[in-house]
Amino acid sequence: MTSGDIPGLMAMAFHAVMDTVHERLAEQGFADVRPAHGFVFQLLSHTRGSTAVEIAAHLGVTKQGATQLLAELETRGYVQRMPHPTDRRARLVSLTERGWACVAAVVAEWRAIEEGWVELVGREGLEGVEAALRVIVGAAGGRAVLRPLW
Amino acid sequence: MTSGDIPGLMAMAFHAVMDTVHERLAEQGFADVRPAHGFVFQLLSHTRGSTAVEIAAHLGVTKQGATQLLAELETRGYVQRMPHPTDRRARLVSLTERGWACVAAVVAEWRAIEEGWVELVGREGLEGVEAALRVIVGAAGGRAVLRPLW
DNA sequence: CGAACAAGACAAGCTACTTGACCACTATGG
DNA sequence: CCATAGTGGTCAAGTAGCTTGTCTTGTTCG
Repeated sequence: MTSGDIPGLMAMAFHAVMDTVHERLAEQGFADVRPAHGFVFQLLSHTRGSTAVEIAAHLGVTKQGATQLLAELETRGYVQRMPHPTDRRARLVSLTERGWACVAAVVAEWRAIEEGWVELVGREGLEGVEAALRVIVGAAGGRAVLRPLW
Repeated sequence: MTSGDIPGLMAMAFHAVMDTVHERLAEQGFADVRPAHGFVFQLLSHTRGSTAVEIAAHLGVTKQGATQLLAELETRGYVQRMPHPTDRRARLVSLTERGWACVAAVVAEWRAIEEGWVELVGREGLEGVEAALRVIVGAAGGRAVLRPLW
């Protein structure tokens, strides 16, 4: 019989990570990013250009909700909206230089935190954790999405 | 160098867990519980009685926010508020039978999900994950709190 | 082509919080 | 004791981040 504690532990660990990341981002001038923005960044950093509807689908919100969020990110200088090359209704959203800098800061911080974990549980131990998580996430399929919960 | 993927993987795995839990709770007649309620339950199931101010502190919201949440949980039959034994200003909040049943359902589901993970990564592998997480959470101290992010 | 459909904007509404003001009770220090 | 500061809770109003609803413009498909 297992303890049943692992989901709670994962949530606590993740919470601690995002707490630290948020603090470090604020120090680097990215104080105005909210949890929901993270998933937009994550998507845009992989696709290099998405429409509002696509972003809405990945965020799990309505297209209006996504549009509002994008408008906010645009005025804050994290994303830019350009006319879509082939569809004149659509606007292609992409990260600005500032947006990319923020993404880089998050990635760097996550890496730094992981390095700290190596000190705690050893490189082998952490590699075991990562491998296990990949299997678990893979098996969960579409349920395991990276949604705004930071 | 580590991948930097582990925090994201933890978030995805946890998201998948809570997605499933929420679905199973709804099937068992607990469709009206929201993420924020979870932490109230978690606290009350360990203290067997807390004040609204204590609950607010653990949730990370204002006392008014906590009070509103508790009023909602009371009308839905998950908690009861009784006069505090020693402080006539205060009210002692505790879980009702229905509240305990909901907590039990979540715990059972987390256990079941973990058992499923044993199939995926082996009992040893999962024990390694749990041990590592306990060390990581322990080292994070006060940052690693179980807050409403489901 | 025309009819159904899709992307986005504009407006209004809702929900889970917040801030602010207040009362009842408790604790503390002359 | 008793005045004063502090704490637990409530009531009321405001706000942020979504929602649903409606519309216009542009696209796709038979």
